[in-house]
Amino acid sequence: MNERSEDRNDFFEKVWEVVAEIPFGKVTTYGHIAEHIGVKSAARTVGWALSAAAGSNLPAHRVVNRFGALSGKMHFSTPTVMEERLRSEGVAFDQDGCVRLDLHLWIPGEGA
DNA sequence: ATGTTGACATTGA
DNA sequence: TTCAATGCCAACA
Repeated sequence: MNERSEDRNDFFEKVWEVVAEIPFGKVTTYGHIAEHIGVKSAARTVGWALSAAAGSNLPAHRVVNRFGALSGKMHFSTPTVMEERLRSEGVAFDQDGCVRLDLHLWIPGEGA
């Protein structure tokens, strides 16, 4: 019943599910999440799902864009909580303030 | 109801 | 190489 409705909700649900699977001290990108979900081209919508998850228990701070930049830091309680939190997890940052994806990039399904 | 924006990514010119 | 346009899904005005 209302399978369509579930589908709509399913997108967010999948995003949350993947984000919740991100291991400590690791980060992933919107594209990888979207790709794992099945809607590879919907990386933007993933960001929307995270905005909805900003008030959830999901480690949305572990999700960054393809450049490793903390694009959504401004959506947190404070624009500094994201970087501080990642640093607190042992995540290394680049001189540009971007996360070292080369060191902490985690892909959904890889760590499962 | 329609159009625009939004925490992005990819491809084309 | 760099710039611009497009695609995706959902929420907001």
